[in-house]
Amino acid sequence: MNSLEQQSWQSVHDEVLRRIHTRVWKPGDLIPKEVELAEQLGCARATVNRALRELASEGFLDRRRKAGTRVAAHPVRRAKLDIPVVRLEVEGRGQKYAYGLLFSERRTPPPEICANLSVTAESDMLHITSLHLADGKPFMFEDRWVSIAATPTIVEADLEKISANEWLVLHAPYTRGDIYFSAVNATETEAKVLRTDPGTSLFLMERTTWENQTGITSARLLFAPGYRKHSAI
Amino acid sequence: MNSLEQQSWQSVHDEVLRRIHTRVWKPGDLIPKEVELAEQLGCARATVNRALRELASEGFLDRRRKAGTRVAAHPVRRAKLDIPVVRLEVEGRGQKYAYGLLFSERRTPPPEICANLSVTAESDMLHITSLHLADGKPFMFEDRWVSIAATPTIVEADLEKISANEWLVLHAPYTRGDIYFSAVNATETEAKVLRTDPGTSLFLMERTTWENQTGITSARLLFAPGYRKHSAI
DNA sequence: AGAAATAATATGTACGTACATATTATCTTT
DNA sequence: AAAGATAATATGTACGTACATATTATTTCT
Repeated sequence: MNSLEQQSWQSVHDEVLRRIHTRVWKPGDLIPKEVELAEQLGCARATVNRALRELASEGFLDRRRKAGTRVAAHPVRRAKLDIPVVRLEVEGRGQKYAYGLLFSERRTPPPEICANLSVTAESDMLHITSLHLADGKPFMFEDRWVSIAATPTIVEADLEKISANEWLVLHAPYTRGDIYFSAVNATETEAKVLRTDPGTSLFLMERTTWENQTGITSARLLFAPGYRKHSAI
Repeated sequence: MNSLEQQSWQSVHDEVLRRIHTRVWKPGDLIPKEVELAEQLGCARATVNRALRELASEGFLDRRRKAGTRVAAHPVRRAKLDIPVVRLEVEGRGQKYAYGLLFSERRTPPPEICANLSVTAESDMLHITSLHLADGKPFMFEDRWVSIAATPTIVEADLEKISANEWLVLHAPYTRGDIYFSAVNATETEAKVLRTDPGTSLFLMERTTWENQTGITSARLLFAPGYRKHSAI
């Protein structure tokens, strides 16, 4: 891996990763500076920079100006988690997607939603519950609150036809959001909707999205038994 | 946001994102090519390239050579999920971490582990179960299989002192891994270990890691009731 | 000795140029 | 008209240079 042919940033990336894996450079170690590495590998500093930047964002390296670049002491690996629209997730499994609106109501939010989205108890909001199906079987139960102030046009959306989930993705892009994953025992009602037994362990995803400081929507997504969320690292 | 002062790739990033959010460019739209954008915003193509590359990796844009750059039609948002060592996760919550090895045995793997790691049924493996505690209370129950062929030195590790979780992070870096999140009802034994009741809904994380084509370890991480995994988007 | 000012240094990024590569569009040929 | 060869084009990336910025090391001043 010495000089000669031109190096790509990918090859530099791989070579550095190899040295970390083979423990040539151990956790905590200071690695050579960009200029030295560039010389060593026979490429420009920009190329090394790109490779090291990538490795840092993947969690393998810690970089600081003047202090240099070190192998991460406690590699906090950053897994990538794709959050697609429910319909695409179902279709991606090769199953037939269907959706049904359970109910939709315009009203003021309960305390926990106010806290989630930092809105007042008198806010004008839309409360929607719906069921997403895969091959005719319940797949996910959605319980969602949408701020009408933040997305006024949602009152005109035909939520019988398009799910709030999908409508929001298309019409209310957000700048940031939080997701919480947890496990809960199915309540009487939840079990009925998802056609399972009360007490069954269910995978819960709670999502809140914001446009800058404005809370847009807060959703409670409850998956049918057996659901597994995959992530690669 | 027109010409004049020098633009940073961040400012280009933000401006493009603004145009997507304000729907100047709608999902599916073709946006101007790099050279045009660079001219429009008063910066070099490399700067625009960096910004658009970033936006594409965040899932906002789809880019293809010759075809150009489009606003993602179905924004598959990529959430970032930090996977720290358990100890750091507990300490990060301001709680006191403790760890106890339950048992450790060298033996051949059961079928499901063979399938997970693609190893033979005669493989030399280490089976470890342990309990991680936060403020003295059960936090996570770990059931792990480690391939001794892949990481021979683990037999010398003192797994009473350091958890397999942490030892592996320090001594057996992996190139890729899979994570599955799900929810399960606690079995009799699991409930006893985590000091809860059988049937309680528990958050389960199943992790398998690889070094190239070699399976290293497969772990079943079962969290105490109430656990929530956070992710930002 | 301790504080403040100053220098040194590794990474961060912007620019212009050049060429590579994937993909689409166009032109030939049969 | 279908198939195959060829040109056109937008993104991808490598390079060298220049300067910005954060942080550490050193020196100066009190």
